[in-house]
Amino acid sequence: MIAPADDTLPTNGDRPKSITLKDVARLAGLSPITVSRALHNPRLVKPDTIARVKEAAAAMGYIPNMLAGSLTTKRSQLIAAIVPQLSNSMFAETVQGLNDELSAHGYQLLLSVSNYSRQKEEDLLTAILSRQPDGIVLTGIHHHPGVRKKLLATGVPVVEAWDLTPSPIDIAIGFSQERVGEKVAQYLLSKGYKRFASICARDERANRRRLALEAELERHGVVPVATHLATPPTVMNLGREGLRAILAEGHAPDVVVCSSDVLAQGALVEAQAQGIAVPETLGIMGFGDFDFAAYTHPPISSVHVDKRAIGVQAARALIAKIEGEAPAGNVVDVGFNLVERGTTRQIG
Amino acid sequence: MIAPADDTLPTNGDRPKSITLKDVARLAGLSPITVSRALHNPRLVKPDTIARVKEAAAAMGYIPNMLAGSLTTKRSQLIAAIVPQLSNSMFAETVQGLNDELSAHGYQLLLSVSNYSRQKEEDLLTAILSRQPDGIVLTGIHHHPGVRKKLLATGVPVVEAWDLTPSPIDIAIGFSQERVGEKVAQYLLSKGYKRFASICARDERANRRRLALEAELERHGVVPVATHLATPPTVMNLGREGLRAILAEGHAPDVVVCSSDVLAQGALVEAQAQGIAVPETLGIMGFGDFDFAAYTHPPISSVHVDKRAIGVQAARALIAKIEGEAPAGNVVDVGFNLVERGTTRQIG
DNA sequence: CTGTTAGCGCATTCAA
DNA sequence: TTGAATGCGCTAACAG
Repeated sequence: MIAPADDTLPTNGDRPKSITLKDVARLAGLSPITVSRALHNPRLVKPDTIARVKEAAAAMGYIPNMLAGSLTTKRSQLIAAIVPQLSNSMFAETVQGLNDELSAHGYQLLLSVSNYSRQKEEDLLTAILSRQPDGIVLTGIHHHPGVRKKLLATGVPVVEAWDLTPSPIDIAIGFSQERVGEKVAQYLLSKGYKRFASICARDERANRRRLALEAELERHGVVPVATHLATPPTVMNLGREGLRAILAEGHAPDVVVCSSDVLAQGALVEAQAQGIAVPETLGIMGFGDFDFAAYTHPPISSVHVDKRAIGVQAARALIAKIEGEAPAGNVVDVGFNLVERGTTRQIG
Repeated sequence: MIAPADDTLPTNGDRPKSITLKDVARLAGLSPITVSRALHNPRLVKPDTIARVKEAAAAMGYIPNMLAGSLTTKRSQLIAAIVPQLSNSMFAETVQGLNDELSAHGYQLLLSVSNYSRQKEEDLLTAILSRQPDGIVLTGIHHHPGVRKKLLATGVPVVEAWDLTPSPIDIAIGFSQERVGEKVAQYLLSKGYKRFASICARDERANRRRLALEAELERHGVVPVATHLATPPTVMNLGREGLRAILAEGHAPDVVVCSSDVLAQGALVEAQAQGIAVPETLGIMGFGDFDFAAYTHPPISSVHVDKRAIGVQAARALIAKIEGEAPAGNVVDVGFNLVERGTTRQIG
């Protein structure tokens, strides 16, 4: 006889009954709370007893149920992070750094990907909060209005990463996108470039860099000739297409600023395919200082950011806050460095 | 007066009291269970009541506590994954695919990084199991003995990704490392290469590909001239160093097989720095078909694997199993393709 | 040092 | 269609 399909999903009732603290306690001839203490607070328990408990726990293959534990302690040892994208992006390294540092301190990482959508970010946040994380890492400082509200209502420690703001939800760790734009503008102007084009991902931070660059150009009386927007995921071919489109529209930039080294490599490939000399006829500027940037021909001038450090510092800041340490400032600037390489002119 | 520092961590008691089902029920003038049903099982509740509940929940900013929910339902909507590495690796794409598919089905991802250590993998697994995940994704098929034991004891659905085996713990989704090694050997032999060197990450799967390659060579009476092992993280520079070391030891390979395109690009850079003609004097073979591989000079011959699909399929297989669908086979071969490009000779 | 009691927030089971 | 009682597995608080 087949059971009618209800609303209810199968409960995996075929899984082995799980072994609980009570079971271990019984085997060890102790009370459950003593077992709990032996496992998590050994100094409160006689060494002798600890040994007995450990033996019993090992014998039964006991695995604590953290859901139950967290329900009473109000601490989940969970940190949630939302990044816009993982593959082909700068964020994988940040996530790795975050995870490494969390892991070293006994925390685990709940990871979500927003796909550059604020709405998705907010939806994810709701789901995340229901798991009672001890801390949250968001990417960027611009969010759906509900995000800030919910976060403040729950009071979870929050790091906004990859950007700076004077008024973070809680803590901000990153660098100023605007200053990157300005510095890049100043650098390229100093090299004599005059006709600026951009290939920019449809990404909030990338766009702010671009706008700051354009503002700085304007201050020097220079008007950008063309902008091409590329929809993430940021694969190299978008850089090729971007440059091709700009040229096809009849623009003749003498430098193209890309929001990622990945796009810059694409632009470089396209320039070479069209027989355009880089950096003589066309300069190319990247961003992110990816591993490969130093090894293309010519190597890509870029902006270096310590992507991993952002993750590590985010973890540290959250853990410090969770564990009640004195806050060490709620805005951390990790800075950036302009890296001059072969895709921009070496002349002064 | 300052409280003495105990064992106990601060309990974040300063956080706002959280709003529970009971609070919402009180406001709506209903019982908690009705509120629960209105939220999760609306067909059991009068539309009118649902509206009242939703209004009350929204008004109070209610966020369900999933820890409590999962404690009774025995379902966590959580899938855990352990990958060897995230940055500079093939796994970021798999994780992205996994996450996208999980997210679309209401699951969340708990991510851990083993750093290529079996011991770490096993430690992570213990921590993971304590969160009662509905499913687990491991990388590879070779684990610490405790891993299989624990997994079988708990009975969680498990996918072993990026490899194949006739005897998976539960489900395997990947491709045969051995067949990759053989195919690469056959291909390079067919191109007339005779003196084989390897630059191989200290990674179990990479090594199995290498060993299979060498076995195949041996079957054709060819003995490899040199092997260089590189400790992850697999950054490009390790490829440069690898080739430099091989040449410095006096070997004169006519082809070097790399366990990743990242290493291959490094080897390519080093070869060019030393004025060695690629592919005429030295062939270079990569693995992974990374985005950049098609755009180096010359472009890197590689082995294409659908990294993202592995993640997507892992998610699907787990969800199907969790939700009680009929299993569609517990070993899925996603295959691979050899991609011939400019770093290997075009002659037959 | 160890145990008892109680409750975390929710959903299952049974009853109305 | 709604509600009451109960327990998931664990630990905080308070004994002893």
